[in-house]
Amino acid sequence: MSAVLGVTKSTVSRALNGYPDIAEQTRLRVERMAEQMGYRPLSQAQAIRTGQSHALGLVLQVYDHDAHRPFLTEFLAGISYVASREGWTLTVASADSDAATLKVMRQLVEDRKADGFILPRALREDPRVELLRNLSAPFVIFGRTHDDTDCAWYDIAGEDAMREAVLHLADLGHKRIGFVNGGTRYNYSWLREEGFCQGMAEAGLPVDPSLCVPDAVTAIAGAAAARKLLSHPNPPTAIVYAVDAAALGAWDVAHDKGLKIGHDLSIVAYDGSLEGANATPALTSFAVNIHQAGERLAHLLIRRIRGEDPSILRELERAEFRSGGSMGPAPCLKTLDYNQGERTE
Amino acid sequence: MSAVLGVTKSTVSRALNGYPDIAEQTRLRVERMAEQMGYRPLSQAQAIRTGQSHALGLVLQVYDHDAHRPFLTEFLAGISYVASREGWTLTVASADSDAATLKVMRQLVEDRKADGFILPRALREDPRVELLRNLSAPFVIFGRTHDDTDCAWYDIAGEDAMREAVLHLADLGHKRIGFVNGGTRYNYSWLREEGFCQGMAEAGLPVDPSLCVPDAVTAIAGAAAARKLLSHPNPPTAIVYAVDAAALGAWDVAHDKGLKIGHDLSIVAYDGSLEGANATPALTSFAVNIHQAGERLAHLLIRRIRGEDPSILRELERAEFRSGGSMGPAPCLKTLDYNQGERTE
DNA sequence: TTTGTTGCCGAAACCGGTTTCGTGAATGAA
DNA sequence: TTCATTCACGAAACCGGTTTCGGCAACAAA
Repeated sequence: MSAVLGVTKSTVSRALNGYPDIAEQTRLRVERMAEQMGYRPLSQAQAIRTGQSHALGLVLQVYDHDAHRPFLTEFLAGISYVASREGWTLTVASADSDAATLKVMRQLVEDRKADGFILPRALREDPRVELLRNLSAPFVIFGRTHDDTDCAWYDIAGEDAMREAVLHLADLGHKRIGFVNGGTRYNYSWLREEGFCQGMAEAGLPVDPSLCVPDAVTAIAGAAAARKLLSHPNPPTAIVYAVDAAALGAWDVAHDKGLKIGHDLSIVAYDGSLEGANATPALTSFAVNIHQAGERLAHLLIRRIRGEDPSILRELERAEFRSGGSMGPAPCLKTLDYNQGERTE
Repeated sequence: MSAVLGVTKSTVSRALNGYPDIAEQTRLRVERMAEQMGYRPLSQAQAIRTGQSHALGLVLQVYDHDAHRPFLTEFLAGISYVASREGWTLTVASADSDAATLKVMRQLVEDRKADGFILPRALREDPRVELLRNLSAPFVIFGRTHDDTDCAWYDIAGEDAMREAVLHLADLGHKRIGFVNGGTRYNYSWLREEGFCQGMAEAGLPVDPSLCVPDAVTAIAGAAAARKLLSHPNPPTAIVYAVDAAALGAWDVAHDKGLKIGHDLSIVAYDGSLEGANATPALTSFAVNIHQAGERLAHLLIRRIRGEDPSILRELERAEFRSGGSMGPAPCLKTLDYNQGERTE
């Protein structure tokens, strides 16, 4: 490379790295030749001097048996798409406990296997954030955390979705609306609950605490929640679930009770999962573009590693409403205005 | 490190790498001190001299919309578990076409981002194998390929599972058994068909080509296959599916036709998916331990990279039979022996 | 005692880059 | 014309290891 051009390797290096003391003409010459020869500096060689390996880190938390699993391929594809476009790679590790996650991340930083991290599934108080702050290693969170000082993040406004879900249901005449939240330790569940409450307030409906169930992320838990809500003396005509996977648990329960979903009982959830779309009737949900999330996160992390300020590296995207048969008008009521949704059937 | 011990870095390096010209006593001294100080040589520094970065490569084929997706977390966890135990890391990339896969792999090799590859979803004729042979880059296949000369691989004996499935069904009195195969381009579908045929032969049953449907890996395709088989003038009383996801397509079809699965129609499949286990009735299937697969593949690949001969780096595991309600005795027949399974209902 | 061996380790080159430092040439001001 | 800058680049040190080479000491054989 340098031999072909008759310049030293220092000139090549500085030309490609945008040093100011290289003549514009020389820079172009070098860049063109690099392009032509397909020259890419070996990142390992760069790494031993610069300390940067051009690798994004992602530690999968295997114990996190939550909804994002089926999305993983999409997510990884999104990340690695942007990463490889920018000449970066993705280093994946896994851990089976919170402690293991921290240990693995620390090791990846010490060994310079990752220049920064994407943190999926933000907790309300996230120990990973604390660790990375201490190591002063760059990171970007998928989701928001309680104290996001110095945090870059990308998130999807689940709270808006929950709010809209309520307003849709209210438009359809529902007065008693239940809420089944997701995992308590995750920050998103706080936000989604807020959104639900705000929607209720805007619709002029009271939030009945006995119609709110926390911590359901699986079909099993979702079914238990549905059973509880439907055995309420004054049961809801609609249930908003914070998580698709949990919502699908309501199908069997409704069937057992002889309730027709979308008719006697409306369900709206969040995630836009394939399973929801394939259910009969299809689950009305808010779809999350997980490929895009991966792309944006990779993009933000690279900028963060390059030194940009975290306060400008924050993006909030909206989920896309996807209507399915699981949401319908409120069933007939004895009286429309004063009796809040007692089922006549 | 070397300063503390009063030896040069060359001695340290040779001691840790097992060179013969280091006194045993010195080697122990160095090893102990390394352990004590938590010293791990920077792999990037090693890489520029040795050319090895201690990273395993995995290129996800996003366009491969097949059954392995839900398994991905498990798979990655298995790989990275062994990798990190051995001091290796996992580099993940993705590609959206065969051509892109090859391009990405070539680039990873050139940039020394991966010392070798795990190839998921072996095709019967796999271009990745050809590429890596040409690049003389080590690899290990998840699954077998047609010509496995110089190939290390790990696979699960799907053919045995299919054979057993048939024998189980035959034991239950089924005479007319349909077969719905997986993706034609994948090698596993050839093997599973062989297994099916062998099982039929052992059971003394003829294979009726009009009861065999190829190329179904999704619920949609599986449903279409079921519809086709059930509208046969002399329909099967049982269907063996090569893939769980496709098998689940039969549920709706059976429901539409008024057939009770496990009663009027038996279904056996392969994968041991969660969705199958959660179906009602539960899908009888052969479970694959995907975490273990990841572990073994990582192990084999590391040994392959270290130079071991591919012919000894091959492992064939068995799938685990998991009984569910979807398999039952053959429905009553007009005559047991001579009429092959004409339904009386 | 001299002359090979052999065992063990230090010195130094090397890997492929980055970065510091210094310097010749071109430029501008006096 | 002369001197001070500035520009643009080469030379060389450096990053943290690996690997080659050479040499000292101990030991055996002559």
